[in-house]
Amino acid sequence: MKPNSVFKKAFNRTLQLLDAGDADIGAISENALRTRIGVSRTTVRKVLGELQVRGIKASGNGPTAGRPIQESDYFPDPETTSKRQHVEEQFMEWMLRGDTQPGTLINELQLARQFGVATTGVREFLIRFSRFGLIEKRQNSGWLFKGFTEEFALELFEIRVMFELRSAVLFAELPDESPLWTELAELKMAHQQLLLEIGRRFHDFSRLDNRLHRLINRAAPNRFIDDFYDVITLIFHYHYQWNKKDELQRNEAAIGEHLAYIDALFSADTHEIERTCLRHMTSARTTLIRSLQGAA
Amino acid sequence: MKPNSVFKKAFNRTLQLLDAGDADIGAISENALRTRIGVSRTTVRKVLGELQVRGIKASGNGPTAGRPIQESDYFPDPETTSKRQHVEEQFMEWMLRGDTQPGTLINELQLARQFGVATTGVREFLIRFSRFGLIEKRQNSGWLFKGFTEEFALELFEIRVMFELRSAVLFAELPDESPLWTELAELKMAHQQLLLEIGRRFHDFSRLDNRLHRLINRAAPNRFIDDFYDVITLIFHYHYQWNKKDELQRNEAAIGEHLAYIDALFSADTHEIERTCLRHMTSARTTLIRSLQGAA
DNA sequence: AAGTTGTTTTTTATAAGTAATAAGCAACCC
DNA sequence: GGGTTGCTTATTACTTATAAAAAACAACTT
Repeated sequence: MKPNSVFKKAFNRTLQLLDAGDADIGAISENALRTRIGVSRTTVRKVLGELQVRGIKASGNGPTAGRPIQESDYFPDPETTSKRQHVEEQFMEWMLRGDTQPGTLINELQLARQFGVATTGVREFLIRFSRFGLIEKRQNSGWLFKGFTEEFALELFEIRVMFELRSAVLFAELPDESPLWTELAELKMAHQQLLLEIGRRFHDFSRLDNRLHRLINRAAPNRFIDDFYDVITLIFHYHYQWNKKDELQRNEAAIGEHLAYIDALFSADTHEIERTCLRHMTSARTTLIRSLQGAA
Repeated sequence: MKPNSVFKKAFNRTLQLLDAGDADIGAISENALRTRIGVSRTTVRKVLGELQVRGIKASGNGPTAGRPIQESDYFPDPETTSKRQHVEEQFMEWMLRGDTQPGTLINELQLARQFGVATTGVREFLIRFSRFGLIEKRQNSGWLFKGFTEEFALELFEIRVMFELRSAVLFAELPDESPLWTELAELKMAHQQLLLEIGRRFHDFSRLDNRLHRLINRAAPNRFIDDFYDVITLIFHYHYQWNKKDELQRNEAAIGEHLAYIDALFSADTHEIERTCLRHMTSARTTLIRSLQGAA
């Protein structure tokens, strides 16, 4: 049986739009709302039906009848995530926070019970996750957890450096009129802004980090590099979510490195690009490895 | 329900061993046979039980009773492959031979019916296959086939060249006493041998190709590079299995390139390594692209 | 005591089934 | 005739179920 998390999420999203007084949600067509929320019309209709059942006023202005939205109308967050996402979160927690040792055998059935899902869900997750290089399938048996180790970090960064240098050099070769330069300029300003407010907004850095590296990769898209960046994103997302030590200082330093790197890109000086890029990569690697050791 | 393909394959394998007069299969312990065939003891016992039921003579020499093996004792090949492998083969055929167009939406249900398996099997395969960069998941909907196109080949080879150059240079830096040098020497001889018999054995080349590139990667193992090589292996395996045009000439030329590349590795001359490596990569890329165009 | 086989328990590979969601069709509207 | 909504059909995201295979246990044998 399929859960109705898509509907619940769409419903919450619609309430948000109404709450924000955003246009006449209740008056626009089903199709318009559909593109707005990003679900099928079937689901939109279900949302609209539910609004009506609950007697919620669906139009910002105009004489539409109905009561205003209450906080309790929103579905609780956990009900709006798919099983798939749920498994991902649980697994990452199990792996990174529980002190799961390298060499541990992963048991699908056991994890399924632990996470409260059917085995298929765990299986599919593990297959998807296997490309991150942390687990390995044993024929007709479970999976082997290879460990979130220093070795892993070193192999990861070896590739990351290759890819990043390649993309950075290609970025610098972009013609002056490429819109990516404008985006880079905007990103630079965002960095400077964040540096000013670093005291209270330091955890916003990881979003900037992601944006910068993905922007650079867009100079010459390659699906394998994109995929690899997904690995990095996921690893960092979960790892740093639970590893907050020295976050402010780390991020402040990293912003500085980014700014130097960005300036080097603008200068189009290959040598300088390599230098600043490597400096940033090296410090990112050191940070990750240190935090791995700290956890062990 | 789980199919018993593991048992059938193990049974066939045991018959082979018996047929080859290979030791006293019937006399050795269950555990010894187990490691020999690479299945659990449970399966070994099932095999032994079946031998007995059929009254097959399980011991090469000695007074053990029973009849000799007949050709008909072997299970037919298709029954010895797992569903998973079956789906892979069918899908690759569907994708590469049927003229599946870029942009086609993949329908799990339809493929499952077509391949004669449950949807789960197709789903799991597609998840596994998605890391090859040829398909992409659409949220709550099917998969998009991006096409086995020239663009794909170019992106694939861009990465392949990066990885290969990196590994080749590291290989050359191996200490003289590394056993990998011996393996390389053996591989060189195998190439020379094949060149002599190229007329009748030209399709043996792909195995040598695989061995060479995997050997070079072993100089400095990196799990992400290994994984990437799996992509290449699979793609080439299926693609060239059905694309035999000019195979002899292609392979003969490639052997020559390999030999030059191997000699360059022995010389440890970085510049020469890069030259020969690039020459081989470039011609491999050209071959792939030409054959893609030929198929379209 | 380490190796062997018989037996029981656990886990995997697969199929079948179902509510939720998406996609398609038809009638309507202006 | 493009955009709307009501209705139907197809497909996905799951759950439950089960034989095969692996793993664990226990008794026996040198």
